Amino acid sequence: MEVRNKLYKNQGIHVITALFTVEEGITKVLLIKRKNNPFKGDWVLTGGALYNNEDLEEGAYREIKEKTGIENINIKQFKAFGKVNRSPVMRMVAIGFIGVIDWKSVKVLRETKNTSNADWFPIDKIPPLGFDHEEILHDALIQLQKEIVKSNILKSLFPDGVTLPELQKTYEAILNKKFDRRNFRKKMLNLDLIEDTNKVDKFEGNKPAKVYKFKENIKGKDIF
Amino acid sequence: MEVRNKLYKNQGIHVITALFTVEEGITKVLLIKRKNNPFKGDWVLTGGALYNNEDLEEGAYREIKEKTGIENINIKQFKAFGKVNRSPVMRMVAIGFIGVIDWKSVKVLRETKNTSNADWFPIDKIPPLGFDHEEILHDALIQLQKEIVKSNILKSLFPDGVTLPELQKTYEAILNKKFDRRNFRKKMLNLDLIEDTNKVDKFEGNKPAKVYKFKENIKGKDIF
DNA sequence: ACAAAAGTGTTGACTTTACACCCATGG
DNA sequence: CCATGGGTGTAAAGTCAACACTTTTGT
Repeated sequence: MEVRNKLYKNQGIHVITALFTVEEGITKVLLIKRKNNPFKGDWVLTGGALYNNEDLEEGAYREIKEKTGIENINIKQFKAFGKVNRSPVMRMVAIGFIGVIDWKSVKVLRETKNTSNADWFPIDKIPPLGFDHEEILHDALIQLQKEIVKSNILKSLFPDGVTLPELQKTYEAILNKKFDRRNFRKKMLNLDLIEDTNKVDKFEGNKPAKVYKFKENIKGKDIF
Repeated sequence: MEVRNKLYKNQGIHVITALFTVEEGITKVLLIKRKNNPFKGDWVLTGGALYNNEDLEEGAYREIKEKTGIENINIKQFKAFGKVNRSPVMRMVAIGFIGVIDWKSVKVLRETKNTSNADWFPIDKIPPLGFDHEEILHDALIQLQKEIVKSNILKSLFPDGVTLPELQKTYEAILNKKFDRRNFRKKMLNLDLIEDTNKVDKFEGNKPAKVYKFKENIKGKDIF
């Protein structure tokens, strides 16, 4: 259908993903530099316009792949952003996603026709962002903090499994808190997010540590 | 801007609210009957097209007021729905909200130019719905169940405060579970959602019960 | 005085927190 | 053999689930 009514003609949808990683105990987010107007030269989160022939998640995946070359990650929709003037060009509503990825597995951050650069930024050193992406990133980080205690969203950070000391350092980075080693272990195993493998690996010390992996299906715990 | 590219021209945004109430221990949702195509004659959730001059929440409020006459409620955005063919007319993405309202305070369910009827339906007796509103309602109910244990979303159900037996019956209706009276009381007061008033009121028995009210600002409890 | 619902407290099971010592390995 | 981080147990405090009797009021 061709829209005539000025009240709601010329609307569009953005799919925007805050892609996080944790590197050496530092939480980082992937930003790309815009090559075109609006916000030419500004850093923004990964994303762009949704196509008519794709579902929301598909669009987000496509944008991630187009702008960064990254494939095969899990993302989770968390909120829509729709302030009237969030885009200077036309009325756009953004559907926000979060995703987590192992920075070691990202080989290529592509130069594409829409982006001139892409890089990981520590979340406490974020440059000014275009559109309303500072707001989206802020909410995305809060959502990430909620997700990691009730889902396997961190699974993709550790494709080969993870040791508990390594996992603890990751949680401490994302939640910005320190934990007791013994209690963290008990809590993690109790949350039912991870399970033992028979492997061991070395993290920071010389003593090999047991390797765990995130479960496929998580059943959250209820308050009532 | 006028959109030319066929990949993303003619898109639009719906704002859809699942408006709940609890009446006599039965959880109900407000449905309206469509007067026009598409889905003429079908029941749907409250909502419609977002205008260019309003934020998402404003649009949801306007639709609620236009279609039902209801004003002054709290709503909360919970999820976006964007399957390619969710609207047969053109590409529409729906932003879903939930809201709760005291059925006693709804005097008029209006006949408007777009709706021929509106009524509360028990959630286990929902007729076939137009668009993807069955999916939206399903997710909305799950969200409502999560919200009531961590926010004051039920506040608007009880504008004059609520007794604990009444509140318990409400929780049991929404969560579809029974609770022990003493433990429910302890849990509720511990969740820090409600506070004592000095009033008493009668609910089902002859003995007056203490009246509580929902707090304005809720600080949720953390798992870590 | 009786019926009907409101209010209240305790115990045992479990969970959470705080805390300190030994272990395995590489150099 | 020593330095580094990995692994483990316990006791005290707090939380949660199960359970029964007394109180208030209307009729």
